[in-house]
Amino acid sequence: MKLDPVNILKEHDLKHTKQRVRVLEEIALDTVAISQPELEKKLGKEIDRVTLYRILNTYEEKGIVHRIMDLNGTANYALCSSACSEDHHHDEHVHFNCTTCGKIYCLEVTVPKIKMPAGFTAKTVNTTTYGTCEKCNALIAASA
Amino acid sequence: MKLDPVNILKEHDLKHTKQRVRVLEEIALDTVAISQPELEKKLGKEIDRVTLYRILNTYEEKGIVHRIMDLNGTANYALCSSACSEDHHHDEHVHFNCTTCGKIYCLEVTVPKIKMPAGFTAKTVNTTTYGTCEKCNALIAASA
DNA sequence: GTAGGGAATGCCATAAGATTGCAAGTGCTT
DNA sequence: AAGCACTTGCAATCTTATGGCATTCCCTAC
Repeated sequence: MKLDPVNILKEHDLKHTKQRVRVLEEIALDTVAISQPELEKKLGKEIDRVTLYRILNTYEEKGIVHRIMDLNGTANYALCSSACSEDHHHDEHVHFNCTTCGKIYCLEVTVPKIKMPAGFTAKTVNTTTYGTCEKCNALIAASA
Repeated sequence: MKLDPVNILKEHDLKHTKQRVRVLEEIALDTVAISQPELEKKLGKEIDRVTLYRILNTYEEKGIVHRIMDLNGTANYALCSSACSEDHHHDEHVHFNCTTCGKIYCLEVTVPKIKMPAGFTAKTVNTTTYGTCEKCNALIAASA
């Protein structure tokens, strides 16, 4: 289970194409999730818009990437941890959406159990919290 | 502080128009959040598409409604509790997005403190959890 | 009660974002 | 090396969102 794009593709029975590798590379560049528009801007000259959509959908279905929606309804993508697979995304996941810079971080913290009302099952507890990230906090502190 | 649409509008210095009242009525019909497409379908013949966008934006800015994004990036709206105001949305809020029927519930449970990594401030802890709601659970149980 | 001013609405056009069908190209297997 | 299936890129289409402007409507002052 490596972070090497070629291995990841093989493990999920996906054909090895240069477009797919490029997309994986871009997403893997940072632990911070990257937004669809950003990906499009970076890869738009190498990869067709539609292909990018399709690749991202495939990756999500296969459990290779997480798709996280930000406050504007824009899709953001981040690599899944190795615990994710096709039929079972990593259950305990906290995303942090900075409301200042817009970046989405995947936090490696345990999610406290939220008490559900009777009848509700939190099958996939996938929580997103909003606030200010460390970089933006530093900037705010500096300018104060 | 009433749930009467006319009062709500007055309290937020908004003109009383029939379109605004209708939108508030629709949203207030259910504790479950209603999606933009649903609203449009229900009100499309009375209210212009563009007007609906503008009204919803206004309501969100004024702190009258919450906007919650579902997994598809679609906006869903629900009435804010009385604790919300223009400059300070209710901080502790848990939304529950049913992955089966798509409905979004506003849960009246307290949000457990999530331990943030150093430097991160969870200014507005606005958590959304995904799973199966009581109705869908009942249906699943019945068909099993 | 009514006249006037400012805001809200509706319609138009336009932009941005997402999806589908199909022909051509590419990777994988034998 | 050849064939097949999958993938890609392009064009067309559709949905969703935004901006400008004339008309209408609400609220206030008189």
